Amino acid sequence: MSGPISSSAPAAPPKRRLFVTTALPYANGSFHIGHIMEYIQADIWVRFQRMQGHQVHFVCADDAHGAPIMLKAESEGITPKQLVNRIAAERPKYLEGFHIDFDHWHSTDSPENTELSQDIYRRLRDDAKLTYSKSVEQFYDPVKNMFLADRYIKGECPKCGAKDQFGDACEVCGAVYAPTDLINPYSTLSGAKPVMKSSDHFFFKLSDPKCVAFLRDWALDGKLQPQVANKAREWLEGEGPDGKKSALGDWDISRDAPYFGIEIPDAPGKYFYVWLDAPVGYLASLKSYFDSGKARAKGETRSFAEFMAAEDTEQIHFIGKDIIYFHTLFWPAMLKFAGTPYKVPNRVYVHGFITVSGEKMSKSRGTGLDPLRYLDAAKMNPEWLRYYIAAKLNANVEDVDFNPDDFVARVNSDLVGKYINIASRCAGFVTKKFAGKLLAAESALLRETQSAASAIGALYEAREFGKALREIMQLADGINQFVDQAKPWDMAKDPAQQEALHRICSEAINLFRLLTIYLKPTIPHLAGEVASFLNVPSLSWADAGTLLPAGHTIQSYKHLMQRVDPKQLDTLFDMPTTPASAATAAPTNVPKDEAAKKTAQSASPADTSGQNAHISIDDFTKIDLRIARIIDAKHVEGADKLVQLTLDIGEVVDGQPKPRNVFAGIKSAYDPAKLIGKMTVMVANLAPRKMKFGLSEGMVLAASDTTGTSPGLYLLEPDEGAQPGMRVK
RNA sequence: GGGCCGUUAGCUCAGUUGGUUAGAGCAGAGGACUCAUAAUCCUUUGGUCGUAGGUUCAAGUCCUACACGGCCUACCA
Repeated sequence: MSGPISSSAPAAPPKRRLFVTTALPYANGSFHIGHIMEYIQADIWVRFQRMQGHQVHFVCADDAHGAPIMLKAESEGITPKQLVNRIAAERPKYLEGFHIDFDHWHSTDSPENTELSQDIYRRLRDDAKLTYSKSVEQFYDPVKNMFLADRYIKGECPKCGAKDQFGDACEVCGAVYAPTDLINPYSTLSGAKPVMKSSDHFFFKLSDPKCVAFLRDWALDGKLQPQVANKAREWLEGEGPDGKKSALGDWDISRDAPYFGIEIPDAPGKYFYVWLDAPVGYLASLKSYFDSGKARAKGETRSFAEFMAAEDTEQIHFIGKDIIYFHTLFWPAMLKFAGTPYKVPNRVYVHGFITVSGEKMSKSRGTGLDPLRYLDAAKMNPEWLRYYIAAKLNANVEDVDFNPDDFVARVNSDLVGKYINIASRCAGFVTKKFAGKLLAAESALLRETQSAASAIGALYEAREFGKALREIMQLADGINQFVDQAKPWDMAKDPAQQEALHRICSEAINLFRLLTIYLKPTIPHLAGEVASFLNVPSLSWADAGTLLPAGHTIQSYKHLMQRVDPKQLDTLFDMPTTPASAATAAPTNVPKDEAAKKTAQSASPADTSGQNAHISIDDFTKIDLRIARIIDAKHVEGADKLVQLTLDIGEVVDGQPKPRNVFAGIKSAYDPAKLIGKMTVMVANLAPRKMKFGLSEGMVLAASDTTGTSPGLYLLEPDEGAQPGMRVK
């Protein structure tokens, strides 16, 4: 007979119909830890909803369009589709690796997206009358024959004359200006001098009173997180410093050919700006999921159109704080005025960024925490990361820091020391003494633990995962105390107390089962293993209302989760730390990210401004300069400037010398054969950089005249006697 | 330049509508125990709540300035 059923369990609430998405990742690169964090957050929430018996369609897609992808593909000599396909092919490894359970993954470069984007546009144009076109003057690259977004234009600061400044502000003197103010502007794509050229652009009339009125209703009615609503209010009701109303501007939604994107109906040569069709990708993915029959296979009986039109469908987007603007203004406005069957989002859940040891990660230079390295090289358990991230997440738009020491402490003491320990310390008695059979269990502690279900559930629902896990761990503490007080190990030695022992252990196993239910959204895979150990079917949230019946037999205990070995974190972070383009080699003209304008070029050694302020000695000591012996050097097949160097800097791994592989842009000045045996200086702690020809694990130092007036490139060489591995300072 | 968010013990974080001696987990110290992968249990050290002012009978909690960190935006979003 099962134990007490929680009497407070109300009749099952109506099933929710949820359509949940995460932000579409831009398909010009692999996932980084920031993506994974967002997916983990959404996945935990989705799993919780499913455990409640609600219906969830959880989809995502590659954001495939836009100039950066077009240009990147071009630079690699492939088509944009090939590039996107290549990136897409590596997605499953990450998603499966971290147990992220999307129902469907699609692409914005798809027939569904084309159809939906064009349909929405036509409705906005013809029914809502919210689009118009006007002529726009813009820089144009006469060599590449394309219009240039601001981030592809550089020039001299009109105020201080600093070179190579972007079109919006000078990094040297801080002046602010328009791209057209730049002196001697040039295209970063071709180097050509851009010319002004006009072209008709299409606009979405966000400033239209009905649009503004709608958005004020939609965004400020309390559905958004307070911080996000603040932001939206600023945009919607903001006043400039002069008391000037800074009304919403209209949105330029077109781009001229050549552009990798979706054609605008009735406008040859015009394409939708990538941010127009990107969010539509949410719907496209859902449509593809329905049309392909996958939704039906999961029990959905309706069609895509029926589902979208249904009153009770809840549309929920998980996004990062950098794209609030698009998701709280354009996207709801587009959907609202496109009309039925499109519906506006019910919720937009915004999270902060993830930092690693307090340092913000950069999309373009690697993060220090590579998800694949986490899984493969470091062989770390994905559920450690899920647990750790969950433990630090709340419903606010706050950044989350991955701190290695904290990670080890949290996972080892919470997950293994507290939670797993309960099963580990009691299961042996049940198996050895009672053939795995349980007694009926009943106690105040059990009832208390069962009744925690609703509070913990509410925290999951509110995305207060950190608080939920704290609650659960507090329960685990109480359970360990209970076991400690009961002292089953003493009972085991006393023949008169065998039944008490049996009862205590049965109770502990039941308590462990309850904790497992509560932890399941966060650590689903482990929860599955626990279910096998307990010999029960998959656990749902409602199962917290019941207990294992008397006579239930559990499997013998096999250890469920390893502790984190701090060495694994060394592998994750320290190994070949270094990206590095060698000297002048790294091609930097490849745009990084549609959203990130100019993240990370500032640390580039190619900085020629020469006007840097002083740095501290600490800054200098961050650079690990080492003497290196060139043990091999060879031409790189297909590279114009690179020489592949094998450098001995005295590193030894597992007793074997571990030379560094470095690509250096010194082909113009050195014959590889003559380099072998030479000593030089390398930067040993640059983050490794993936280059077209392989991974470069450092940078060698060479002198050259950056103004280009005197030619030549001169590799640094230490005085005689210096040995490989010596520190240079 | 404008704006938003954050700054609480070594670390990670809680701190309700301002109200008695500011809390938790982890780490540290001492002790107990041995069922469990040195796990667990008990006790305990540790904070001028970023800085400086202000409002108040009373401020971590409200106001102002500043510092630091992060983000958005600067008439293309």
